[in-house]
Amino acid sequence: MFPEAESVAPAMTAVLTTVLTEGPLSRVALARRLGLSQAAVTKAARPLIEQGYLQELAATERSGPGAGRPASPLAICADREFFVGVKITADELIGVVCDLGAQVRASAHRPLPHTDVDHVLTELGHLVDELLDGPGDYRARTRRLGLAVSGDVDRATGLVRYSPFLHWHDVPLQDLAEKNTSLTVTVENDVKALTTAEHWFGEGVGAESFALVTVGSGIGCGLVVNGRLVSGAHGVAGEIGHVGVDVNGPACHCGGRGCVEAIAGTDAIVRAVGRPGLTFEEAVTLARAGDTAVGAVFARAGDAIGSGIAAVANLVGPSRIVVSGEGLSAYDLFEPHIRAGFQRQAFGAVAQCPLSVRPLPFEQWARGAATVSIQAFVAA
Amino acid sequence: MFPEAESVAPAMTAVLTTVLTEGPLSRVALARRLGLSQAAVTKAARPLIEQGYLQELAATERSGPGAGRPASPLAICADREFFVGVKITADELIGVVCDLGAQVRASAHRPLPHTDVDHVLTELGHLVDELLDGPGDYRARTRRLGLAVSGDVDRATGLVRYSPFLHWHDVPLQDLAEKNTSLTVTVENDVKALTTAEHWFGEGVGAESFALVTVGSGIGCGLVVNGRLVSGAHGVAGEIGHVGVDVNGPACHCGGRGCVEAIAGTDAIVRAVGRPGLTFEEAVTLARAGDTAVGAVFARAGDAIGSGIAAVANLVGPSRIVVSGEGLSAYDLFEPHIRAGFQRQAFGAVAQCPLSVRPLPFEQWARGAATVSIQAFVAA
DNA sequence: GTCAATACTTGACTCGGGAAAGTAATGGGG
DNA sequence: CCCCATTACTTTCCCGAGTCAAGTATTGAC
Repeated sequence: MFPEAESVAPAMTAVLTTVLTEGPLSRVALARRLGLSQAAVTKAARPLIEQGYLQELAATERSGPGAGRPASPLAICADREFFVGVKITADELIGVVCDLGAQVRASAHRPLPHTDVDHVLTELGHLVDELLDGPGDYRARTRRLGLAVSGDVDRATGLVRYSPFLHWHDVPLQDLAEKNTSLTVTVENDVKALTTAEHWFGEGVGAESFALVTVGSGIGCGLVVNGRLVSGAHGVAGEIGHVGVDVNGPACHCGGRGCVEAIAGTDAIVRAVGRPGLTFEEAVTLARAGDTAVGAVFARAGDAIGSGIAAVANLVGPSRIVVSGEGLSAYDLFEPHIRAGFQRQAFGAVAQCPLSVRPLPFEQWARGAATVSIQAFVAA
Repeated sequence: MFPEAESVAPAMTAVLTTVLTEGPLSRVALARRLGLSQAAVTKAARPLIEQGYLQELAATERSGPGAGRPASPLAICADREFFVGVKITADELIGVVCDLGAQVRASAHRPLPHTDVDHVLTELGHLVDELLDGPGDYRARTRRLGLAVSGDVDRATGLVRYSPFLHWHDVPLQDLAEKNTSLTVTVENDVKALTTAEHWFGEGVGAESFALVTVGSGIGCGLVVNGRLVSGAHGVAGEIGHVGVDVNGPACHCGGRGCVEAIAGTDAIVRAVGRPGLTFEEAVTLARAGDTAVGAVFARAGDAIGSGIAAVANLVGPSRIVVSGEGLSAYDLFEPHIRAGFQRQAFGAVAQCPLSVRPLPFEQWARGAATVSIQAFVAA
């Protein structure tokens, strides 16, 4: 959290994290929330205020019976520090500058003609410079960069073990990017980064367990269980796209059969429509225009996604689920069938789990990357 | 851990837990394993030795280059304290006495003509008396009882929210049993209890994430993720039995379609065989005798289970999976198809996840209950 | 103005754990 | 055989996070 300090009192991290994610809170409320004494919160908050991370808000409305000294809630000074987040896709870099409260303050992107590591690093450098030296003068108050990459990523070491889309194997992205940008870099899998963002700053706030499902050419899932992100022992987790929901379904490129992705991925949908040369967007248009055959393909796809989500819900029992992602441009076509498939396969009380179906703009992926660097900052 | 103490130094719990689950370890090894200083381990171990929970073993083989003082490993005094575990099924109580090391020292059972709460408590009292006052003289060194019940159980309060098999709603089982037995009681869901036992004392030892699948009339799953048991926000988790693996499969009593349980539960198998009056055991005999039609039913069932397990593995990426349970009396018929279904649907590196298929005797469920009370004891 | 109620601060204390130096027990080299 | 390096454990002293209890601050109700 502070450039010099080795490690920081747990209470300070806890206070900062809670104010960050759960908004302005009085010291008393924080103490109750964190199971600490009021004294401990006072002591933890003081240095945070002195260093400009927290501020004391004017007393607002009263809480209880109406008597007593009003609380002075602690709020984040969002301007105290800025964070860059960049999502690296196969053909583009998407970058944002976020403040400490994870609000997007600036964004930019650069095309990526190819995914050579060196080339990506060069372009990344340009993108970061563009973001930090553009209007807003963020450079002076920015020390961290978060990168989101699809594939198998070790966040602890910043190593990209394997990224099929980028054709990368064992790229020490954190080290390389730190040399290239002179920022402290954190690297995370893209879906996990997005999940983190929703967990800290979105619909997952306060949820002990939480799932985020992304629908697109691939179908992915980020999971938070017992308050912690699920990483998977083999570097693999959240592969909802390869949960089999139909033993007699189409073969999947992964070797499985009837995988959600083999039924509901954009490519799979195009294939299932079976009209040569037709693009996904054209299929969407046809379905919206009332083409029943194409509509049935979308119905089956939505149902498969719903089934897959129910599998997640039955297994880990999250308290909230958010469905999102690129492919949800067509989300009006999917949503009712996602919900129907989910309701049918959700067991018992799981069916009551709130399910938000909501497209997230692409920029959100970059915000996820920034969020991961905010986490790294707070925990440091 | 100690009758008087309110809470105990974290290091003491950590040391005791680690020795309990990972066997005799020297103080140095414990310090490394737990990230503590050697001094801290020495201090934590002393009272544990004084109170008879740990003992110092004679130095055995050397580790490193061959010089230096030999280590004196710390081991559990398994006889220091005993624990009763009882699994409550719809027609029987199965009880065991375990030592501190979770070894079964005595066992007994009582039929349960009906599942009235009062009746169950009376029988439970008799069973506990039989176990503690029988040979072995465990009574004096036994203070805790663990109960395992199927259904929705709140371990923290010992409330059985809903148990379909027992027809119980909101039974404060912990309170009732404590009055009845004058032991400190812990209540847990049966599958979670069994999972806990495997996690602390079985194949799941040392695994950060771990799954246990039980196959029988129902099909259940216990999950450990990031070292912690998954409980589910709605009191539901691990419902692998209701993961849908075949959209065109048979309807399930839960309202879903093609649920694993609707294909591979014992009732479902009997139904799929479709010969009036035939029992599950008879179906097993037929299949073993080479009846291809019946064999195909078992093959389909095993495949469905394997698919369901792959769903678990793809989603949470456990480092080990154990398949077990009552129905696995027929496990020779299931196993190859479980493995085949798993391998087909497991994504990427997940397919390398070690999968043990292994019948656990019924007594193990009671041992699971005892394990939960050992955990409660250690954490106290 | 007093009183109760609530929020926050202060200072003394407790206690868990770390650092470093000391003791114990071994094998190997002179 | 005696040192010495090596490893295991113990002791002492200290620090610092967090609690407790008492005190201050700020409000509304009477």
